Amino acid sequence: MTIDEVSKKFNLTKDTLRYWERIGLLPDIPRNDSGYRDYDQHAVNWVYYIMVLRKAGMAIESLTEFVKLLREGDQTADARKALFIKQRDDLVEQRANIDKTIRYLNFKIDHFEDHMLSYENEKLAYEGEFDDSPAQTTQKSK
Amino acid sequence: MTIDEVSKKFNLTKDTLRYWERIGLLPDIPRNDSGYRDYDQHAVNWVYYIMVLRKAGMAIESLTEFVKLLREGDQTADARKALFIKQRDDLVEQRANIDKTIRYLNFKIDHFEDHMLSYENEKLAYEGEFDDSPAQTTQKSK
DNA sequence: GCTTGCGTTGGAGTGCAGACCAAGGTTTAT
DNA sequence: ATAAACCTTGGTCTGCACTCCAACGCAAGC
Repeated sequence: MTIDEVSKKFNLTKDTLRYWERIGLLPDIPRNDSGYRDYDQHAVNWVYYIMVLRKAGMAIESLTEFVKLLREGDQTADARKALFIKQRDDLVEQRANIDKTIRYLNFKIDHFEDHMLSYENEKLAYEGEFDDSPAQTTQKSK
Repeated sequence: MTIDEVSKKFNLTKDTLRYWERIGLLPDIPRNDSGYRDYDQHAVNWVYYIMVLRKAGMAIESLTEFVKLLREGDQTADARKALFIKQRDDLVEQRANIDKTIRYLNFKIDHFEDHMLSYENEKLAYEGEFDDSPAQTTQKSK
């Protein structure tokens, strides 16, 4: 497939495809006699694969790391699997954060009238619910 | 509280706090006689609030919009509530995407050996599972 | 009262993730 | 065989979200 076909298939710009390839997010794409990119099935799958993971918020860094390992061959299989597991775990954590925020927003939507009156509720509404709740620093009175 | 205290409390840089204020992510922070920022409870809650929503992936645009509406007063209450609802719905959608990716990663982790052998499985593993699956474009054979 | 270390603003710089452009080669259609 | 529509690379530009100065004011400790 040409770059144009791939870009249309996945609704990505050609620039994005070239960019991804340049920074190592994709393996080297095969070229035809004129030096034009000619995506084979392997390459097309990679594009889709990257697209999905990017869309799910996976860090580009992890993806390049993964592609790098893949290039290094079979002996990196364990490292790659570990990377997947880490990514999965990260996403699970991310989902938990989103869950908390959804609950918080639901609370605010339900109590919208109250909310208008007291900002102090902001914090109370999710304190103890959100992982990154600010450390209870010794709080100078002034 | 001083900017330093707030930045330590929330683990944000002072620059970030000033930046957020500058672009309208935070309401105007009260100043003391020397022009120093002196965060009151209201302001501190806002910082926390923005921090949480940002961390949950909420678009900055929506947050500035919200602060803008809040400045305009009580008559914008409906618009603000609508914004919350939209944000909640966005997050629900985002969570669904993450769920799909988690399932996909779990599949890949479970079938890691297979995966090493056939890239074609990439696509099969989640086609029909991911919303943005590529349109089945009429695919020129070459 | 002077140094040290805070704070202020305005402006410039950084890194990411592309988007855009120019100069040139290739393919297709007439 | 010439135009139109592709492709290539290399480079520059943009917008976001900070991040880091520079130049100055204020405040606390000695």
